[in-house]
Amino acid sequence: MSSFKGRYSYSVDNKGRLALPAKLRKAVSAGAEGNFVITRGFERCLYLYPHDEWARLEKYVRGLSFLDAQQRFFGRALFEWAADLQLDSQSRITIPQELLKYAAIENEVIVLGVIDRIEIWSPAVYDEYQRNQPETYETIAERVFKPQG
Amino acid sequence: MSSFKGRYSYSVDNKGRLALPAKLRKAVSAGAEGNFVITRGFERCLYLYPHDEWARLEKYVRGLSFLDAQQRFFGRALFEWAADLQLDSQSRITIPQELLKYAAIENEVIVLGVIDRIEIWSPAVYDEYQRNQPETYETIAERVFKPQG
DNA sequence: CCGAAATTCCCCACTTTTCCCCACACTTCG
DNA sequence: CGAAGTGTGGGGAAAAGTGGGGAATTTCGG
Repeated sequence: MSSFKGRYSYSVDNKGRLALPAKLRKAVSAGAEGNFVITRGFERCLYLYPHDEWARLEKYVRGLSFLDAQQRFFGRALFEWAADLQLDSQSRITIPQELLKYAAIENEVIVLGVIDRIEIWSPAVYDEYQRNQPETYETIAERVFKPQG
Repeated sequence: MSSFKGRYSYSVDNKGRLALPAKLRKAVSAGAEGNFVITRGFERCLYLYPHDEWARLEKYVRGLSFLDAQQRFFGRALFEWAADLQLDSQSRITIPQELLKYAAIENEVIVLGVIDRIEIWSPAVYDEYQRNQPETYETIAERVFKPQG
């Protein structure tokens, strides 16, 4: 089971590539190295899941009935934005254009390790999010910045 | 076991041919490469199943109660319009005319990977489908992204 | 039963995108 | 102070996406 923590400022080049922080890379559980799934997250950020963590979601969705209209919509909405990613030889991921656009990411990004996932933010969006949600930020920070949790 | 994800914008040429996105092609499980079944889906889209997933579906439909009206409808819609397809040497499928007509597909299509199947939509139909949904991506994602979801 | 028209299928060609490799500056650590 | 590892950028080969021509097969009228 992977466990991510920390905040990092990184840049995305004009090909949409982002180097994964070394500390996060090393926190990926054995057996899922190099294989990730990226998708839309809440509050206009992106979620990056190591492959084993994503498998948990997929197993759940597979169990849904496709005779139910709402559950069909559910599966489509979830998987429409998901993409498999592998690290290249420089330990980078290439983020799909639609997702960069959704998250309003231009060049600079904030990368957060949040328990079982990695979040990728536009600095401007994250700034605004923090201003509007001070309590939530404190809660998150408490969990993330615990000494060697 | 195949696992499809992602959204792709592709074109159908005037011969009814559609190139299958490479990422979806690679997600087809070993043993079912190149063999598909296409049929009518719900909400005026088309379902494309790799051969192994179709076999699973067929087994599932066999177990359905024929006393239930919705399940009878489902079985008929699925099998009445089903057709075997093979990839040509350029990794394309040729979609039967009556299915193109059913899905109101002209030239451009949206291809969705939804777990065990591939969906093919007219962009206009998919647009309207999304607009008519009461739920948003956020409310849906809330249910699955929770730890131990 | 035969031949012309239409359809299907296979192959080839072009354009664009993706991916892989190399290069280099800066940081960290011994 | 040097070496190994990290963060950033770009160029070129390979693959993916798209379109069209022509041979083989089928269809249908005569």
